[in-house]
Amino acid sequence: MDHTMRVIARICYSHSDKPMKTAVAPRKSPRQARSQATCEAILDATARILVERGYAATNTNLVAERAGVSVGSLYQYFPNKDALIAALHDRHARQMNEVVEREIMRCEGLAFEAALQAIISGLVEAHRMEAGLHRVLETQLAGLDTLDEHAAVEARISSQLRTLLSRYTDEIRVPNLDLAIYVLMHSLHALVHAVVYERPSGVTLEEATAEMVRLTSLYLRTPAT
Amino acid sequence: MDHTMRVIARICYSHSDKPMKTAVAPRKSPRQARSQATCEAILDATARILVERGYAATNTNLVAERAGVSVGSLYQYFPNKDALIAALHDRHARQMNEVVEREIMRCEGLAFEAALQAIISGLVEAHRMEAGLHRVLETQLAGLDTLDEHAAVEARISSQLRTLLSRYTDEIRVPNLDLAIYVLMHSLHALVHAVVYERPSGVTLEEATAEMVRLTSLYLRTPAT
Amino acid sequence: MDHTMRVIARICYSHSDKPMKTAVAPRKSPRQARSQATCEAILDATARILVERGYAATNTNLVAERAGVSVGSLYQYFPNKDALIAALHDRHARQMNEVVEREIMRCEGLAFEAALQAIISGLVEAHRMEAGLHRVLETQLAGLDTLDEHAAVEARISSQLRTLLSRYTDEIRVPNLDLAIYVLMHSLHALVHAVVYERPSGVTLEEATAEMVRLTSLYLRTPAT
Amino acid sequence: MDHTMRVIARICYSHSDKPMKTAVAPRKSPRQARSQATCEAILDATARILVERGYAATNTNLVAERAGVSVGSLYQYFPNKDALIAALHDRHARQMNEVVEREIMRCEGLAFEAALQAIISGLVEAHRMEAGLHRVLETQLAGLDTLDEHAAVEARISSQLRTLLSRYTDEIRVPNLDLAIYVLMHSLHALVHAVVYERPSGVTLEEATAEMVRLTSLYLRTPAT
DNA sequence: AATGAATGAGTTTTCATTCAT
DNA sequence: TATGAATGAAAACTCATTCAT
Repeated sequence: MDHTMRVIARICYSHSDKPMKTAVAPRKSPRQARSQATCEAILDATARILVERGYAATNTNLVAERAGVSVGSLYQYFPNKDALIAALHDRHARQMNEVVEREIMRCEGLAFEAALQAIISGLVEAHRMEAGLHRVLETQLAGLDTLDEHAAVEARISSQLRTLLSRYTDEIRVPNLDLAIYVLMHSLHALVHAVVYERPSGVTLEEATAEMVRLTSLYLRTPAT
Repeated sequence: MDHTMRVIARICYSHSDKPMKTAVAPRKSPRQARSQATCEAILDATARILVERGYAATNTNLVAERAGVSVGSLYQYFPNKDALIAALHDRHARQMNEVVEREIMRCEGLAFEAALQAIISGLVEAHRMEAGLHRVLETQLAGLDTLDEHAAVEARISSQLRTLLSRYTDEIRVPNLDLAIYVLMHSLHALVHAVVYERPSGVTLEEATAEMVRLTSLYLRTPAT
Repeated sequence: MDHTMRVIARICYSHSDKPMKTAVAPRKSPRQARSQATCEAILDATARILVERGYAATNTNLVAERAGVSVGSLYQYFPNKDALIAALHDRHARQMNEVVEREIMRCEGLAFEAALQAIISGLVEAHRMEAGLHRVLETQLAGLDTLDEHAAVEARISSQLRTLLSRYTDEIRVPNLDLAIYVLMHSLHALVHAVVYERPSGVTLEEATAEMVRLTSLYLRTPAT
Repeated sequence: MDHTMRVIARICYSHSDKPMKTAVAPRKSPRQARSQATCEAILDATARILVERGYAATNTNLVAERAGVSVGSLYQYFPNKDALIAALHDRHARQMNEVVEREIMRCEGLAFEAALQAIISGLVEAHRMEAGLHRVLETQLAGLDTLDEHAAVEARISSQLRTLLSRYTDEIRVPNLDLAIYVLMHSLHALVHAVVYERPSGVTLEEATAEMVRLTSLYLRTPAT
């Protein structure tokens, strides 16, 4: 997989396993209702605490307490603290993926500018869902061991985006498409974050989105001199 | 201070106190030479360990040992662990600031494109200086309590950049300069990081820098339609 | 019961209850076939894990899983972990007892030396049966609460051995028979273990057994000077 | 090293490092008085608890408390629980070694029987020093990782004993000396333990020792028929 | 009876910080 | 001032045991 492409995934900071598992399954067991709920409760509590207090101050005892279960139970579902965080990563990534994919689907047939508008709005929406959590996951957990997991999802997203852009080859005039995608992924990722997490008071969400579209459109359409 | 502006500082991820104090002064005593050296040695050790082992594995006892002083001494210079990290933040920010400011100085009289090239190269160079440290500081220590300190330096940098751009008002055609600066700061910050810390194999530093210049130039020069 | 005699039992390191109960009975219910099998399965699993991983790493959940039953079931058969271990002790002791007793039976009518040879070979065989388990039970579980249980079985074995030796009073010249039995029990116990569990490379099982017979015979036959 | 020989060491169940280190040194530090005392206090507490409650119930918090230090201190001297136990092993082995070696020294020039008497008494004395501790160390801690450490000391002791016996080649008539040493080591080890730790009421220490001498002497002096 | 999810006290270990020397 | 041994609160993780289904 091309590194240039891989980086596209960063836009959603998605982590998850190859065929998009439906959930981080507890050790074994077939059709538990209680279990699934407990598992979710633990992840919810983890997310809440992570947002409130940051990674360093997030400890498994507290998570269990907030989730309304015992530490023992927590460790029945997640073999250790890192696995807990990783599972949260996964769940969050899956949720964002769904939003983004749905948005890309809906772009079918739109004009270039409109498609850009749609996808960028989609990204903004996806980030607004669980803004705080996304922030913490990204800033404080960069170096866990996510690098491997990343690769797989990145492949999905990057190919989707490349597909999206390939619908509009007539309008795109960049000298080097791979390089352009690499540049855009990083720019947009940062901008979406900025817009969602620390938009200055004088700027509306719409203005900011429009400006991102302008930047992207300009960059892709203008031929090199 | 305008939030839009403030954000410019993010480019260098600079942290430091209002009037750029020369150093985080040890508790009292004014004129010791030993102290200054000890203080630096401690910060150096902190930086080294932070890079080698990450924040979680960085502890004060280890820092003291590596710095060749006793823990007791460490606590004579820095009241607690957070202050130690903050001081390292400061020192690093100051160093980057110097590089950036020097670069901006040297742009005087250059043509627009050349000036952009110079400043972007300067940013890249600044980030290459202590890449590993910068990375750790940014990814693992985002949410300490830096937010306040940020503000001050940000003011300096953002005003400098605004000054820089104001030399070229003839060439700049953006509808909203504040918004444009906001957008550029975030884009460039992300791109500089990407280029320095995870450039894909097929892309040279020069290509990437040139592409950033192209993006910036395009964005600033093209009037809205 | 004489302590001197009691100690004879150590030869087989046997533990079990007074009148040789047939099994540690599950809490209630008399005539289930399933139960008996389950009970055995649990003991088998316990033995296997004990040998593979040692006492410290042997836990009831794992035992249940390996036995193919639920923890709940395990606790239906054994009120707690110690009871489980004790039951295994018992079963193992009973099995070794059977081997030893059978061997003693078969000695009837043999000449002294031949009888010694037979009984010592019998002990070696008994220890070879479940060598690993025997080892763990002896080394890692010495001080549970076995001391009491010991007494009873010891009585049986020691009296049997005394009976055996009493067939050959003509040949035995020891000044103090009780003391001699005490000495032999400990010597032979240690030697059988050594021979079975850590025989040096240059020594065959036959040689070692012959040497034990020589030692025993010498010791019992030579009158004090 | 010959396995037959190696086994001689079992008599004292000695563990320790190659050149008989003077003490399990704390992490570094040169001339601490407080430290050495603390270290000893911790080992003493460990020994006491080990004897009172067995290995399973010995935990580091309790050890620290009984030693009158904090858990932190304990971990400053011993990196983990196993190291603590190992250090106790070492200290104990060293102490026993000293007793045994001293005794062997004193045998110089004695007649065979008298020498046997002396060395066996020495072993008994060595075991009486810290009987309870020796018992626990041997029975409950067989499988830690002592096997390696054993080898070294074993070499010392076994060679000493072989030297001792070699003084009396005229009197020794065994067909295979290595085998005989192997047999004697195990027998005596077990007997010394028995005599020290569970001597039956009717037997005095002197009687038992005399009987061990008789056994040994008989065994070594009688030629094979 | 059987099940296995849930419990939580208990264990090991870490590390920021203090303070006697 | 410098030192570094000592501290102990806090965190990660285990496992014997219970109990609702």
